This record gives sequence, structure tokens and C-alpha cells, in this order.
Amino acid sequence: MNDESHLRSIIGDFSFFKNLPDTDIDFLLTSAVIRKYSKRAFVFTQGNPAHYFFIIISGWVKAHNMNAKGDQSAVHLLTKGDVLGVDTIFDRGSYLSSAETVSDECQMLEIFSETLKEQARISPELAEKLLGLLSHKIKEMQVSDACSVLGDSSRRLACLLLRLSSWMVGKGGTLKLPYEKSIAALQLGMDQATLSRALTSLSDLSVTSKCREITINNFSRLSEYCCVHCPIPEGHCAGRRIPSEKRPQEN
Amino acid sequence: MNDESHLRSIIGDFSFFKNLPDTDIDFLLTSAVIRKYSKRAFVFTQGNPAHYFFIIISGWVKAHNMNAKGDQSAVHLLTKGDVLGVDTIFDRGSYLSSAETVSDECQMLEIFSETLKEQARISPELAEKLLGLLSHKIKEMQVSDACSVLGDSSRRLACLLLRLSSWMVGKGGTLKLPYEKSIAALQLGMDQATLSRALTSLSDLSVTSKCREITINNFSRLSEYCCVHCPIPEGHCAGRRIPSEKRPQEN
DNA sequence: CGAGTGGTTGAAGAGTGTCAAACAGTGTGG
DNA sequence: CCACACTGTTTGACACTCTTCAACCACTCG
Repeated sequence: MNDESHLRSIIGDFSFFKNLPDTDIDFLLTSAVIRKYSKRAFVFTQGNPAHYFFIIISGWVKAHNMNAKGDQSAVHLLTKGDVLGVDTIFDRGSYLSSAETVSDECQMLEIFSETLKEQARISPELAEKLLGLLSHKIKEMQVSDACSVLGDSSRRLACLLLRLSSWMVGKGGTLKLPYEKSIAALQLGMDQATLSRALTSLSDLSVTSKCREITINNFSRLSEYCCVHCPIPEGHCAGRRIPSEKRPQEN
Repeated sequence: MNDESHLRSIIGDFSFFKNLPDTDIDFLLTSAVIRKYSKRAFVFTQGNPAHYFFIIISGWVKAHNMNAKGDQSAVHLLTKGDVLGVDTIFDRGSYLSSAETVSDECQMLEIFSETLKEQARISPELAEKLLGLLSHKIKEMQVSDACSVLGDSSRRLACLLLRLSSWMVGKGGTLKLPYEKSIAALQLGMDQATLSRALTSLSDLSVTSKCREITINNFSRLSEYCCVHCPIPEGHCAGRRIPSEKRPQEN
């Protein structure tokens, strides 16, 4: 399979390209490449000029800022279908955060920023797609902000587990944490030791763990434990599992 | 002065309308009104359908989420020139947070969402303006996220003071806090009592206060105290006052 | 004057960060 | 096969910051 048809077969999955006119897709792909990264590779670094934006094809990427002493903040974890760096194109021109892979076999679709910007000027559909994308990103930031004020560390961890398991159906199940616990601790803004203790304390809510395999026996019980304190309104957080009779209606 | 010319005289100041074609402005203003709010009025409430977006003409507005128990989170404070609710138009259709005025004499320019969306589809200039606006909002959220991990409460307060005084020139000066200290505490994610103590502790850095009048005698000294711990790269935070030759080396 | 609001201060306790040691899993090399 | 190093994680002890709750103060307004 040649590069061109390989690209096309992959992008069919991604919501970014859904409902975009073929002319837009064709034009964007003229400058697009797929690049592979190993674990702990930097995709880009804060402060550097932003020539590309990225769509994650596989793997997990940590977007973060780092101060002079190496402390990290504003850690967001992104995966398949998520987008990196669009916000730089229309405001800054340099990356505000760094992006570093935290899993093996990360693949990114990389598109030249100027191409995107150019095409957005002549395609209302692309422009609207990007507006939706940025709006969605703002929403996600608000959701993860909300998690960080949920109260104690156990509740914040519970919130993360619920969001990571939002694709799972049924009453409970086992989840493989897609990245290291120390990374999850960064994401939650707590110390690694605190996360470890928080996970232990969740055994009261029948959450058990063995290495990175975390078993949640009762999603709705966990959800009642933390989502009750969450300020995000109904229907905006996929993690929430409070049984439907307890909330008005969900879509 | 009639409504129409009054509107036009006001919007000249706002970056939102800068470099927009007259046709766009004309069309947007067909549905625009200016509304006044007294202190502690809700502009909109989380979860409600988003029919309007807002440009703040004067006053300060607190955007926040509230959980079932009344605890607030994700508090952002906005003022003249800032925009409320654009992100809802292209992603959700309902407000994710609530907006409440926190100062007297708040005036908002209110534009019907559908009008904006419609016009953005046919005007590349407007679409690009909105893309820039959303990108900028993402940046601001990242900056305020960064503030919240600056370490202890004194440093977080110092960060806020520097950002609020970023328009001031010279070595130091006196700033009138534009909203109540309890609101600032919410914004910084700390208790009101903690903020009060933090402000006292900043007297070591010759920051003094009398009610809402806060005097900072030495911006760059304050900046060295907190910005050194900040992960936001050079040139992205208006609050930073560290002379540029000093930055590279630390610790 | 009393009531109401915004802010300060004090004492006590909970929750976290820090530091350090210990442990488990993996890969390497003899 | 074991010894060893290396990394990721857990656990314990301790210090410290922040929240909580309370009383109190300063100021405004009827």
C-alpha cells in the first residue's frame, strides 16, 4: 500500500475528517505525513515556533508546561483522535506547552499549519470544523479543571478512573491504565505517593488494583462517591455514571 | 444619540470588531443589544440553552461552575473586551458554566448566536477572528491553570496581583482590586482566610494593602518571587515583570 | 443604635508533600 | 541459575500548608 492510500485508509476513522469536503481533505493531505515516536519522545517543545499541528493516530501523549526547575503543570493526556497544536495556529505561532509521548508506538498525523490556515480561509466547512474543535477543547479543559477541585485525592482519582472507563459498558469491569501511575499523578496534580494511597483507600468502594490493571466493581457506586461533588452540568462529562432515575435525563 | 449610532461608537474600542469587514459588523449588529446588569446578577446559568454570546463592555463578570452543594469551581474573571459564551455556539448549544456579575454597572453587548454562526459560514474574516478568539481563550485558561500550581498561596496571590497590574508602568504602584477579596480567593482556589494571610505575608516583598487598595512597591521583585516557578514560557503572560536578561538561570 | 456585609485573626485538625527506605518486575551479563 | 542494576511503585514518619470554624473588627446603611 502506498503512502497516499495508507493515509486515506487511516483517516476514515477520525472525527476530524468527518463531513469535510473531499477538496479540503485532499488539500490538507498534500502536506501531511505520519510519524512514529517511541516512548518519552518530545513531539514539540514549549516556546518553539509552531509549524505543524498533530492528530494522534495511536498512543498517549502528555501535554504539559515545565518551569525552570523542571516542575510540571497543566498536564493533559491525549490519545487517538485528539488533536495537538491547533490553538497555536490562530493565536500565537509558538507552542505554549510541550508534548511528550508516554506510551510505546505513538503515531501522529502531522499537517503543516500554513496549509490548514490557508484552507480554512476558503472553506467554511473546515473553518466550522476547527471552531467546533477548539470549543470542544475548551470544554475538556473545563471538565478537567472541575476534577481538580473535587475535594480530596481519592475523589479526584475516582473521577479520572470513571473518565478513563467511560467506554466500558455494564456494571463494572477491569481497566488497564494506559500510562504509568506517576503520569496519572501528574495529571491529577498530586504526588505519586498520594495517588498510591488514594488508590488503596478506594478499596472501600470495591476498586482493586494489580499493577496497572484496575478493577472497578461498581461504576455507579464510584460515581456517586465523586460526581456528586462535581460542578459540571449533566451530560457534559462522559465519566458520570449516576443511574438515570437519579438525574433528569441523558440525551 | 439613537441606539444604532450609540452601538457603533462603543464597538470601535473592541478588538473583537477590529479588522472585521463592515458587512460582518452590520449583520452582527442587526441582532445586537446592550444590556445593563447590577451587581450579583446572573448573565446566564449553566445547563441552559445558549442563544446569545456576550462581549463585556464594562464591569467584571465571574464565570464559574457550581455543584449540587453550592461549591464553586473553575472560576474565571472577565472584564471589558472579554467574551462570554462563544465556545458554546460551535460545540454544545448549552452553557457549560454560569456567569455572574461581581461589580456594579456591568454592561454587555449581546449578540444572537445563530446570527454569528450564520455569518461565520459566509465570512472567512469572521471565522478567522473567532478561531483566534477561541485560541486565545485556551491560552488564557492555560495561564490561569499555571498560576494554580505555583506553589503556596502567597505565590498564587502574587501571580494574580502581577496579572491585574500588567497595564501599569514603572517600578511599582497602587492597584484597586476590581472585585471583592472573597471573589479573588475563589479565583485562586483558596479560602478567603488563606488569601488574607497570604496578603499579609507579602509585606515581606513590600506589598501593602488598605481595603481594596493594594500597593506593590517593586513589580520585578514580586515577579522574581513567583514567576520563577511559573511554567508558562516567555512572552505569554502579561503579568511577568522579570527583566529579560535575568531569566535563563535559576536555582 | 443594631443589622448586615466584608474582612481579619486565632486555634485545631485534616490532607498532602517530602524524604527515605523497601519492594516488585524486568532485563542484562557472568 | 544467580547477582545486579534499573525502573516503577508502595509504605512509613514527619512537617507543613491549608481548611474549617469561630470570634472579632471595620465600615455602611437604615
